[in-house]
Amino acid sequence: MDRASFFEQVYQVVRLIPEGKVTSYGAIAAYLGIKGSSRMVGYAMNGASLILPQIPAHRVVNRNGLLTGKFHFESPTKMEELLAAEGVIVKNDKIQNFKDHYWEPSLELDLEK
DNA sequence: GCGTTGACGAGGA
DNA sequence: GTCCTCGCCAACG
Repeated sequence: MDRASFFEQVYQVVRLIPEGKVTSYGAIAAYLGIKGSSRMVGYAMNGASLILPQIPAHRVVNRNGLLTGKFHFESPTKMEELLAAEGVIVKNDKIQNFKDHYWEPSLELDLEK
């Protein structure tokens, strides 16, 4: 709990996102109880590529379903490719049918931290 | 210890 | 519908 830094908590939640599903930074923030600080979630993902096990950060987008963090990946197109490979349609850097692929942590997971 | 930063979100114009 | 402003708070220099 307390030993796990804020970043680590974010990483764990992101890893729980099932394939073909996406969620928003705000949803993760809300799950961690920092709803107002959704920016912290994105900020935490800043070094996600450096963390192991590798984090499916491509399944995390902003509330618009826009691939805001694509430029933080190995390459700007990697995020889109990963999503497409999981059945998530991405067009113009934006997830189509976002609501259909949306996945909320607090909705699927039980708060038994 | 202080100021800036930031892969966001919500509200107002 | 779009564009702008404010707030949120941990991490970094």
